[in-house]
Amino acid sequence: MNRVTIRDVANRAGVSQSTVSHVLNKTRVVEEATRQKVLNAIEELGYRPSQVARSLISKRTKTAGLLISDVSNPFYPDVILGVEEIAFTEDYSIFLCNTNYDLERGLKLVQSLVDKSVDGILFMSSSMSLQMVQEAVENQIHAVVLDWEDSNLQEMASTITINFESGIQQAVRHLVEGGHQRIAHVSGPLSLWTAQVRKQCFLKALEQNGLDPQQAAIIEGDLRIEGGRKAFEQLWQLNPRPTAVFAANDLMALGLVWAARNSGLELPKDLSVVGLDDIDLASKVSPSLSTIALPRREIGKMAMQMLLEMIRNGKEAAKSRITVDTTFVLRQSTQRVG
Amino acid sequence: MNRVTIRDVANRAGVSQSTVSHVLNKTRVVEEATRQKVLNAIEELGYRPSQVARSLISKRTKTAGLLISDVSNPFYPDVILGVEEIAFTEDYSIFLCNTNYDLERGLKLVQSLVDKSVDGILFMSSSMSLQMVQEAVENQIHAVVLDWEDSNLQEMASTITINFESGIQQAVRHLVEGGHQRIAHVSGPLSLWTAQVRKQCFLKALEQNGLDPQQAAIIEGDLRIEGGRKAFEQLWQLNPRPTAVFAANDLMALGLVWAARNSGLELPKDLSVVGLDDIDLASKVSPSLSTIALPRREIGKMAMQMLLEMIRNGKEAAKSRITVDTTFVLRQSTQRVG
DNA sequence: TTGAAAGCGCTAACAG
DNA sequence: CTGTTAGCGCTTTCAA
Repeated sequence: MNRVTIRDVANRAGVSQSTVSHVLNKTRVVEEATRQKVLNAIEELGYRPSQVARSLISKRTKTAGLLISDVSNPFYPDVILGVEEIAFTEDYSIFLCNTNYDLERGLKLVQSLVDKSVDGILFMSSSMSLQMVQEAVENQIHAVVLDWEDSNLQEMASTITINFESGIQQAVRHLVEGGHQRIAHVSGPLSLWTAQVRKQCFLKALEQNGLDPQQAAIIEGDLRIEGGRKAFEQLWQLNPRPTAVFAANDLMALGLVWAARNSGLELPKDLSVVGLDDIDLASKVSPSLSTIALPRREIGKMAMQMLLEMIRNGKEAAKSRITVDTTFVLRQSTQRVG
Repeated sequence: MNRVTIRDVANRAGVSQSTVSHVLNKTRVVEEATRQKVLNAIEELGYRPSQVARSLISKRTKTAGLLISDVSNPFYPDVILGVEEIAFTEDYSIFLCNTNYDLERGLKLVQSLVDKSVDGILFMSSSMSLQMVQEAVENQIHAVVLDWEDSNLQEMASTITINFESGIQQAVRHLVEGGHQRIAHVSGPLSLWTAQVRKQCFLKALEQNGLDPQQAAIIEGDLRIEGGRKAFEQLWQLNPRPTAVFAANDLMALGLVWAARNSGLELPKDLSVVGLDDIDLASKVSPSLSTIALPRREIGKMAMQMLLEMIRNGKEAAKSRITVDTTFVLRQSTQRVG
């Protein structure tokens, strides 16, 4: 009733453990007859090699950690699927960890992953600290970081940078060409690096399109539907009112849309709204949401590929840098002003 | 530059490995002075015990697998958060596995988890097979199964059963009392156990409320938004048309709502819609969705608690059974007929 | 109060 | 072509 070990197999087949091991790993030539005996013994006993024992020797666990902010943010599921798609092909398993936007919790999760000797960690939480990455790297664990930058990061991890500028630029141009002069922004929590970046890109885009960034209303939201709702309340009290809003993510954009409609507005006639992420829902709701798309599933796939690459290359692995572009997707939530 | 081992600590502190081990695990009394020497050495070397080596001896990995259908189904995120909430307190890490509703893939994932010696597996994919659970249990891995039944399951796993009857009953009564006589059902794929159960509960509820189950239109959907859309097209061609629809999950209900609105209907005036799951979105969209709620996060927490309990009790652990109730939540997508 | 040594299940020299 | 043996990093008897 106890675990079947390689020893049991060896005994049963009447060979040595090393022979069994070599049959298993095809790591040296074994006479066909012997091989068959071993294979039979394995079959009969239902033997399964212990990955734990293997890991102790090989220093590889075939596991990776995926650190995200919060699974219930619809940005993540597609990323996760992308990661898993690649992981599955290499028999890697993924530890999912939600930081809940909490730096301290994030660090604890990383430490736990380190203790479990994951082969690598994908840092995709928007609450990031250098310490987390250090914790991993110091313990010889490879790291891939999404959408975060730090001058010290370069030598430690591979990175995927999202080029928000392209998509935001397109969105703002679209609005301005549609006659919008007062475009507000609902940002994410400005303590987050990514929220800062999106905001800066937005301001820059305004400027490039002939509007005064100083005049733009900026409201800080929480990246959730509720934040969009609240932002609408505030926006609607402004004087003059904005005719268009760019929300830092789709959830807030949707919150805004629904709050606006509850207040009796007709969208997009009375207000144009642009989101960011292009979550599934964006194309499904009505009016469908104009948004800035980024290839979430691809990001997941690339991240896992980069990680596997680093794992394959071992300690000396070169750190790679990838930038992904964003693009504006025109749907029904925006229209010409007036 | 290599991993710091317990040996290094022992040498540095001038004691034996076993002393270090005992200090670490408080597993026997150590003189305070010695203890300090050890603690200092650990500190100085930055020693972290290898969980892998520990696991090899203890037969525990402090990891569990969570098998779900598809993270992008909004039913799951809250469940995951519940699972993680409990897991985190005990330093357990969770392998997230998406079956993509594919039995074969599901089995492979389970095998991979078995090979990695997880301490337990939470089966929460709606595509289930007895074989998956067997695979785990035969390898001494504890199992908790959500919303699935099989006569052979009883002795193998703990189970959480969802009592759909209560909520569906309430929903149907609400509709019937509102004057609805023709209530259609958009089911999940009828190959899924849970889809069958929901459908049966619905038919039973019709009967108990004086309607003829034979007359009810049943349309098979895919549990996704798109399925709801398509179902609407079909429903609208029926003659006579239904005045209300009960969709097997919220995603399809939303798809239905949006498709109906695109076709120029006013909801809930022209059609009442009830969903199931009470996903976050249900209360946020407009009109907000009447639905049948189930405590997703609680389910996640309970499942993980049951698993930990089984792990603590070892091989002989009793299998527990829990049933959770569902309740109808009245919102804006339903109203009296006419 | 502490240390020596065996062994968890496996891989990988080293010998034959 | 195959077996013996020494570990991987830790826990845990058994002795002292």
